[in-house]
Amino acid sequence: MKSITLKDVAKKAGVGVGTASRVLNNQAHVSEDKRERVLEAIKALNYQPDAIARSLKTKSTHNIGVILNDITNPFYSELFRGLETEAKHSEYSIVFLDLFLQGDNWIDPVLSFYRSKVDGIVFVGSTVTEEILEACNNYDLPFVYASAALDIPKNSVEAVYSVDINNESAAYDATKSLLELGHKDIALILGSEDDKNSTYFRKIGFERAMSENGVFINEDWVLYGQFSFESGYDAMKKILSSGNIPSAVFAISDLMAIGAAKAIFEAGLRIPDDISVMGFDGIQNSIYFYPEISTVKQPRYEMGLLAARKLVQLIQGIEVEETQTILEHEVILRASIKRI
Amino acid sequence: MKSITLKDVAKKAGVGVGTASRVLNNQAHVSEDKRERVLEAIKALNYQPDAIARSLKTKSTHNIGVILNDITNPFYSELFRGLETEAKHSEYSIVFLDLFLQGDNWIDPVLSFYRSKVDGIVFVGSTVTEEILEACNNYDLPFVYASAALDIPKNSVEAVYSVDINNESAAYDATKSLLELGHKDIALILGSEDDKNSTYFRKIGFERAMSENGVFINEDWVLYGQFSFESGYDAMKKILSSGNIPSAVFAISDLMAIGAAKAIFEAGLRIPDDISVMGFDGIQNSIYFYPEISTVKQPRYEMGLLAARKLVQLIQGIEVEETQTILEHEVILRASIKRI
DNA sequence: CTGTTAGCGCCTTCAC
DNA sequence: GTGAAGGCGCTAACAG
Repeated sequence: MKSITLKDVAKKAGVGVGTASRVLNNQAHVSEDKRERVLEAIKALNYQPDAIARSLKTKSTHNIGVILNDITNPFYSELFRGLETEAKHSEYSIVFLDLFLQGDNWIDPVLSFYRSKVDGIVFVGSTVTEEILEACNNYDLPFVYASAALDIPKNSVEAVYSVDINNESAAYDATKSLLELGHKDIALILGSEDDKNSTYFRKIGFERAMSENGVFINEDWVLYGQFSFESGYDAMKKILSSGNIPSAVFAISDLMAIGAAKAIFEAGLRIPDDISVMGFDGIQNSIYFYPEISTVKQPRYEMGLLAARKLVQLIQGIEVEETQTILEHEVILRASIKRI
Repeated sequence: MKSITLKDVAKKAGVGVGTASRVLNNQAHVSEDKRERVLEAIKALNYQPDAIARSLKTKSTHNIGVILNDITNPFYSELFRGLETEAKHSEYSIVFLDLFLQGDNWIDPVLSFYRSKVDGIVFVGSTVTEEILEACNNYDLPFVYASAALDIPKNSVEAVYSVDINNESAAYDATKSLLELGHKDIALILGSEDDKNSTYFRKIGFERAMSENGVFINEDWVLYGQFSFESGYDAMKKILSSGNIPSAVFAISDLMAIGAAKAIFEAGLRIPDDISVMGFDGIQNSIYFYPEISTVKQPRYEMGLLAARKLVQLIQGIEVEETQTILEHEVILRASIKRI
């Protein structure tokens, strides 16, 4: 079935392709009657403009690339929804790439996106390195980071567009809530040790809250995980096997908190009677658990939304109000925590 | 920065663009020395072929469209991983569209994909209607269904490529496990009433197992939900408030099973001591819960993988061995179930 | 206002 | 084996 082109439309409407193109793109300088005739022809022929040909000419595909590490992680899938919503709203399609396929290599995807001609990229949850910066600049690809860290020289930082929360103060607030409820023996389960963003800043926030309140940090109770359920479970096991048990655990991801909770139950202890549990992220899973897990909610959806919006603005050359946006977090206390 | 083209490469190598194109596409009829010179030039100039221009000529973008209802649903995100893996393997990019943005309209996306010129579409978890069939044929878009139902005339069915499990026998097996463990008072929480696939067939499987074993089905204990956590919770509440309680609940999604479990706990009952719980899907969440929820595992990853593979074969005109593929399910008994 | 024309970068005959 | 030339469908610049 031969596809119909603008030329066909023009012929049918009895005008030149130029005119047809003009009405198609809603441009001025077309007489009313011709415009109508073209519109009619378009409808009659059920004409669909060829995006490829248009792209070739305009150098823009109206596709944006999104890359993140594991869509299976609820935190990311919920953030992704925000991205989708805004993309759709601005009439961009999303080309999706999951990093779990590349073994944490964030450079190849840039090349891959460049080849498939996306108009820009959103990086979710990675660390911004100079390499990436360079690659994107090289290929002239605008990009935005969401929920990400900056591991680049200070002077380049301000040039990188991003959306995130203030991890330090979020962890500070969560810890403070625990302290205010009378907890002093608090265990901390972190992400991976070389994570320069979440883990690094949340640890600092935790420490600040503790020291400001003159509470001692038991280093045996500070463990590193991988943000995953399993790692939370393992970390908690280790803590419990150490003999003396904390009155509360703060895990910096809900998945780890849930893993920890399971380990607590398996040890025959109760939540929150014996140990209180605090998570981080605010994903749905935290209320799926029984008892519901307390958490620090990140505005994931909004994060995705804003990241996409910024990218679209960058692509379209619209001025972006804010280079780095910090969104509000919220400590949510639920049944998993008791007052001492 | 001006992008470099094949012409530049040809000039640098001292050959015609035709020859350059030939070596680029690994075609024969090029002398060895010229081939090498072109290759050198490509490397020296760091030439990257322009996918758009190529697409315009070849009428193929190497993009495949994937559409599903809610990537936030763990079942789909895990299935999606399989799709990604195979797509990447075959060097296709994934253009992603989430139905929650369109309010369960499965037709617009087809048009949207047609416009953005994908080479084919994978539909995940929907119902195949004649409308969709027609739209895809109209636009000459090959497509494959994963985890989907067929709501079309019997004679068209065999022409639709799909990957799924046998829902009837999966539910039958799950129910039978429950029966074998001595349960007779079994409640059933289904998906939505107009779901022609999972809900319909799993209900039949449940009924067959019950009647084959001469066990009475209490219709007050057969409720419809939406596959979601909340709907499982609500359904269980209703069951519990009816006065007499079942010895087991079978929910046809893990999320509903977890919601039901929560309602059970809130009512002051224990799992599995008072009520046993069986889910369906085999998503990670089922082991995140305490106690771990028994389930019927669907090979989600493989489902995605095979669906993508079939689509690629269709696109490339390779013969597809099987039109409809039925994958194996597996009943997994865990702590949420006790023997009576 | 409007029709014609020249490419966008690539692939593919087509003669040589 | 190889270079030149003609489009793919569209937009934009250029004469009218």
